[in-house]
Amino acid sequence: MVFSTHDWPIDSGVLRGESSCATLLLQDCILWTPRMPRADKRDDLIDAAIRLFNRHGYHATGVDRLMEETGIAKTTLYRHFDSKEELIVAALVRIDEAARDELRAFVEAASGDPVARILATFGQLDIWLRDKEFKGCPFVAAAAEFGGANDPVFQQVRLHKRLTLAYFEELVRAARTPDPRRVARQIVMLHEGAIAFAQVLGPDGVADDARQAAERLIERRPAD
Amino acid sequence: MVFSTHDWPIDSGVLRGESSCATLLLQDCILWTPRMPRADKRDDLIDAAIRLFNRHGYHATGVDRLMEETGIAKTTLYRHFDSKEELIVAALVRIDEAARDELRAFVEAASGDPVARILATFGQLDIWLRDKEFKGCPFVAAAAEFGGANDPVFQQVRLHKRLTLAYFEELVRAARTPDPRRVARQIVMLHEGAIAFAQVLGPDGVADDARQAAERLIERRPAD
DNA sequence: CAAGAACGATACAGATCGGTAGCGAACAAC
DNA sequence: GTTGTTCGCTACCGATCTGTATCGTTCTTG
Repeated sequence: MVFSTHDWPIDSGVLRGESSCATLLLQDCILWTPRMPRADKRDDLIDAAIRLFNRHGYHATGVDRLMEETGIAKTTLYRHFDSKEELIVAALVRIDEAARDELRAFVEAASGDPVARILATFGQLDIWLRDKEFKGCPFVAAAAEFGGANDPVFQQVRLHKRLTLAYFEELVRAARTPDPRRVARQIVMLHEGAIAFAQVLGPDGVADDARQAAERLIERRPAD
Repeated sequence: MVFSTHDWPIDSGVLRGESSCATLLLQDCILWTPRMPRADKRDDLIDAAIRLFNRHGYHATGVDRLMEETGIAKTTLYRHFDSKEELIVAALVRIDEAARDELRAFVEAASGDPVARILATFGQLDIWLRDKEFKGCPFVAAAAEFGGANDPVFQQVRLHKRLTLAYFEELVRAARTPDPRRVARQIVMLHEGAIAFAQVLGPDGVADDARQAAERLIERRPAD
């Protein structure tokens, strides 16, 4: 390890197939200076790792494939990361931050109505599910490929899910819904379920169905 | 390939950590006859494959690990299956049949009330989520590790999800719920979401929350 | 300009990957 | 009992895996 953690810029849209800001800057600057500062290498590696891991899985993606994709030497990779596992964790950290930032941005852009803010999350979900690079939840895939509860990869997955769940609980509490913890868990389940569903059967109507289901869970019933 | 497909006995409980009938018979008969008929070898291979693929993932499980686990020689494996991919597909086929049979059995055992039959599926889900060998949906994991829509593994995954969805739609139609196709999709999403949720955050209360959410989706509203 | 860090290229290590060849032993069916 | 098949065992193939060693070059910084 060379750099302290969390010194890279947060990049939204990583989950979708967009090239990151760092990559775009690289494209502009490559004529200005043939050698770029060190942080960009690490950024490029993580970006390519996210793309390839998402496309082919974690074990199926060898470091050699990463070299071909980025043009970065293998020695450089292992100067930034002690192991492939560390790169995987770094990729998950970036995806976590990007996904939660984007979710937050989508919610903030929605109307002030707390219920509408919750339902807006399914709008972001719909965009993601329809992305051509979408291939299921990278965290669920990582949890499936990596084992025990002590595994660093699995711990990062759990952290992401806990943070996401906490955010949804915050949204549900703002809507003054009864039993907010349970409803938040149910809405997260709808998100996860929609992701798995779309991964196998395609994205059409999936986010809409999930949103309508969430609407039913939030709405007040006369019995209450 | 030596045997025609679908000539092995359907084994319920494969998703849970139970040893299969074939394995138990082997334990008893090994003193009676040192050489067992051929179908058992294939059964044992598929059973061990299901166990190991579920535990460590598909790419991470090498055929050598399968040999250690079963004591079967590698040549025997490749006499039954042309490739590892074919073994993976065979494993998915068996899981599919076992899971859908078990689901059906759970529903039949429930009361005749169509709504209660739907909610009974979450009882089976709860048992599975609490199993010590539970590690997420093997089909979602396979879809994540194997790529394109033309991949045989992915096609088997899609077939399973389609059949499962069709069965749920059948259950929902029996309940005379409005918009049965959508409700069936939503209930399947709740199942998938509960699986992913429990995979990362643990099984406690997950199936209950999902069932309660399904209840809300099924119940008639005064507005309708 | 000089010192030090980062990088690329190559080559390699040791292990494991999926898959095959050849052989003898143990079974099944006739 | 003979014939044909299935099995286990061993050894092997070429490819790929993660990770390292070495060295010359290039950028950055002072």
